[in-house]
Amino acid sequence: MNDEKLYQFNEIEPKWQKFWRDKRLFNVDTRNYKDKYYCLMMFPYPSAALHVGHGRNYIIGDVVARYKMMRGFNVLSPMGFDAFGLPAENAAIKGGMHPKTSTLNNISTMKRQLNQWGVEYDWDREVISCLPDYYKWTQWIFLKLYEKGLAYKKKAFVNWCPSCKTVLANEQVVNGGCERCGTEVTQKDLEQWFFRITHYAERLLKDLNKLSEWPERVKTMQANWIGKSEGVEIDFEIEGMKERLKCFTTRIDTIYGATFIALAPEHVLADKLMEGNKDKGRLLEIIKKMRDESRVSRSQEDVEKEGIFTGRFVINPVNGKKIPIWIANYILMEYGTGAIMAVPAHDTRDFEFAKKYDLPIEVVIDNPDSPLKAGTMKEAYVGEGVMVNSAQFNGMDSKESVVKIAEFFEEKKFGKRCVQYKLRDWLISRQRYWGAPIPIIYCPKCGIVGVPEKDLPVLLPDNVEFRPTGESPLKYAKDFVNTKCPECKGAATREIETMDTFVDSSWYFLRYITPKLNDRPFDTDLVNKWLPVDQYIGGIEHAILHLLYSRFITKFLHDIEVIGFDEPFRNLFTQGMIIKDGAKMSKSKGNVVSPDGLIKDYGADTVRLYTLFIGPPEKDAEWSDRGAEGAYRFLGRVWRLVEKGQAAKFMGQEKTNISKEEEGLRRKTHQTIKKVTEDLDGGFHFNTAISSIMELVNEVYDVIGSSSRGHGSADNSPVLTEAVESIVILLSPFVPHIAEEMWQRMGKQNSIFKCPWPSYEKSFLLEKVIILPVQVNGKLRTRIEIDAGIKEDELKKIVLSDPKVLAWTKDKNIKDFIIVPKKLVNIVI
RNA sequence: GCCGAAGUGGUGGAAUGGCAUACACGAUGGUCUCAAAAACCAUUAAGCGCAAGCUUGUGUGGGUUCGACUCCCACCUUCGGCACCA
Repeated sequence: MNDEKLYQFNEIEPKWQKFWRDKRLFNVDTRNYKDKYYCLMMFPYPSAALHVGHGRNYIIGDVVARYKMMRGFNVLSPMGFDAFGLPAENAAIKGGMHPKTSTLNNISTMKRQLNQWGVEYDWDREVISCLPDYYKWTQWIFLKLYEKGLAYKKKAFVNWCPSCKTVLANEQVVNGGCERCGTEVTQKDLEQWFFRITHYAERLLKDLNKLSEWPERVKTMQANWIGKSEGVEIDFEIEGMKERLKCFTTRIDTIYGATFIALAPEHVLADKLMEGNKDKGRLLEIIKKMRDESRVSRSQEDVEKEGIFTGRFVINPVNGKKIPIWIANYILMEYGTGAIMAVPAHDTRDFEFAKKYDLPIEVVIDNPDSPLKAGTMKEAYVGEGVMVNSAQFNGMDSKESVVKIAEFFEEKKFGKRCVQYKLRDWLISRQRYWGAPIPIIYCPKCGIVGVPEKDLPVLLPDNVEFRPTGESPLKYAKDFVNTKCPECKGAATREIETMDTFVDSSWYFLRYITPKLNDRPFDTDLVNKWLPVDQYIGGIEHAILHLLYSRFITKFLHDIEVIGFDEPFRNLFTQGMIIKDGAKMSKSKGNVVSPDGLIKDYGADTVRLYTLFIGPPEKDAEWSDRGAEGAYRFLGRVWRLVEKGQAAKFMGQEKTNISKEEEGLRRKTHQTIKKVTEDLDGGFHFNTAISSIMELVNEVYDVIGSSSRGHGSADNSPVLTEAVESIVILLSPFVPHIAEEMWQRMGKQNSIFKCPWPSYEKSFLLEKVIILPVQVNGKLRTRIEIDAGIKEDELKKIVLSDPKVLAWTKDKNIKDFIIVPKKLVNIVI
């Protein structure tokens, strides 16, 4: 990098950053909600330093906010910090600072970085989730859920990360490992707090349809995660026992082919079924082994199917046949009823199991394309077909029989239709220090008591030793633990566990509207005016976690009537990652690109422009420092255009007639305004918007270049003025500092962001003479210059008399002559 | 295995039925300079040709169409999500 700069970005950028802040350009009075536009970026965890990959999120958001501002919206763009969490605590354990200190330090570093990017927010609304004025209301939400029976405590096998020494929600287990550190997750039998998100499963699924402006893949991922299945719960009679056995199936059409029943090893009836069995002792031993093994390895693939016969049978209600009951390791207790009817002929897993243990296979749905024979089947036939061996349903289409047999079951009271979801309740307690305390008190007399609202917040004590013991460190903070029961005033103890940080982040977008309120979490009326969020921007990694939790909490707050909407984010944009050397940027890989050096060498506007130009923002993109230099060169080119032209020189006089060249430039200017506007309104097509501005800049240079060679006089031309002004305005959301500087140098008074976005004139877009491609049999052969308004028969005459066309068409029979108006012609011979 | 996204020059990408490779990066040659940097100009998909030009070309194979990167069918590869969910 040479010392000579293409322009003085190091002076320009801080100057305008200060100017925008002094003018309070991004500060909003939320009481004024006319033409409101709520633009929100996912608030970050305060880590030590940001890299250019993080920058993409904030830069995109800043472009949207500035653009909407210029379109006349009252834009709210706030920022905050998701400040509770493990990394700060882990650092403290290693002997560093208190998590609170390091977190607040990191926040100020991040704010400095955001500032130097020229990314502006309404900082008066800053929300920091680890501060008591915020987590007081996180606790309040917990208590509301508790009041409604939607927060509850239960003993259960839960996911445990041995490295983080805490439990994890199902959503936080990725490929059997901890979402944060990757350590293989084990199971622990613990009493834990859950939020009853399953209560909202149907609405969370159904309302995805309302989210027309969300990326399809995010909605698909959520729908798969919720995992709805409709089927029938069959109520089986167990031979010789008064207990009944319930099995859930989505394939009731295969009921006549059920040849065994399989139970999860954890099933409540598993032990009881063995009673009276000679082999009881040995069998119970095997079941116990299955339970232990399956819990550890169930997340791993290709576990060999194992099972044992219990000696008992159920009666198939449709035909009275006895069906043996097995216990099998491939049945999950958590899903359905923990028991299935197994149909080996039509289910891959049951087929595998039946083959291993030599259980009968009975075909009840025939493949219309190639008839099935139970004895020779190599794999289960899972498709649709014609019903066979199914009594009165024979000959029926299997799809139709799903409905018919379900109706038959309900009529005969053999079972009932029901719906199952894969979604499980959200485990929210954590055995770690740096989180919001769960506002619960245990009283020996009154039991579990919620902390009264007037006693909130339950403050997280500062002086705590962070021993990673697997139990919350708060256990050793005696002053914290020992308290009085709010009901009987007797001695009592506090809940020592803290909340999952995803609880903190599931409602922060509501707090920004009235961030300073201390008697309520937010002002209902104003929140109802400003939300749902008009544009939410963040990473795809939150497709399920944060976005599902936020939707759940929003629906809950809607149901208790403290907000009037039940979906938080109207538009969602998920940006792609920035990759370096083929991998995600990370310290351990040593491929982190820091913005600091780049900003020092080229300025923030260059980093912004390149980040936006690198490719479609929803896709991953490979970072190249060379590419960033190209963006810098472009800004230099624009700068010289304004400076060399002495800016004011472009403020030309009205001219009555303009040259052909100027007319072309004017057309290009208006086409560019159209293109950029459509690219920003129709999606986030920053890369193509920028390239079209580059084209306009190139054209201006062409026009200036040719006029200086004496071919015309574009200097002092209003057309040129318009072109240059348009370039500056169209660029301003992307590169705000240089645009603001050029704007002022062009003699403008107000901030460029107070200036209305330009509009284009339709009549200027049209060309009088066009160059029309001519194809022969679909192959391009020549181009002909014609008048735009030419009539079809005249065009045909011109085309067919063209010598190049004649070379291809002579001696040939012309079958067809296709004219696509103003686009092309195709001659078929 | 299931669901989803994608596959275009040396590279990032553009074009969603009508001129494939816009815009940029890189490369090569040139102008300016004592020199360098910057800037500017030219060339840059492949093959054939002195040239005009011709042929081929958007993962593979088919199809629809006057015309296909774009639509349909089958397949291959890569990435992401889910995964013994009954």
